[in-house]
Amino acid sequence: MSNDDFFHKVYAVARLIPQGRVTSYGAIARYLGAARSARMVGWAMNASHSQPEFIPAHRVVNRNGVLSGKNFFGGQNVMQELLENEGLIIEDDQIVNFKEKFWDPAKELPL
DNA sequence: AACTTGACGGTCA
DNA sequence: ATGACCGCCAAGT
Repeated sequence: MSNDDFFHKVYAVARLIPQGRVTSYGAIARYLGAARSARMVGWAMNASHSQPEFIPAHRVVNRNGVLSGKNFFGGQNVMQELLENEGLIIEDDQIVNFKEKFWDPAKELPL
């Protein structure tokens, strides 16, 4: 799998995350076969800014439901506001009821 | 070329 | 439950 393919797939999955739901970097990495580590998914998100299409990167958090990448959204509370606009509740940079809001591509997506 | 740094995650003490 | 450690791999220095 080439590097560009990996990026493309990460973006494709990210765009499939339903509004008001979230997933984790590791979940996406697993869905893609775990060929690449979760760090690479985060790295892809970092590059999602310069992507022509909009990537809902704010719906991707770490496995604890923490907004680990909020500093990459310009302001420090932009990511939180985006999520709250979708009906999610953030408390202390962490998603409340994360377990229920979690959306696992490997589980929710067709093969 | 070598070393450090992460939008991470699983394991173990 | 908390924290240290380690594997991961591209980028930056």
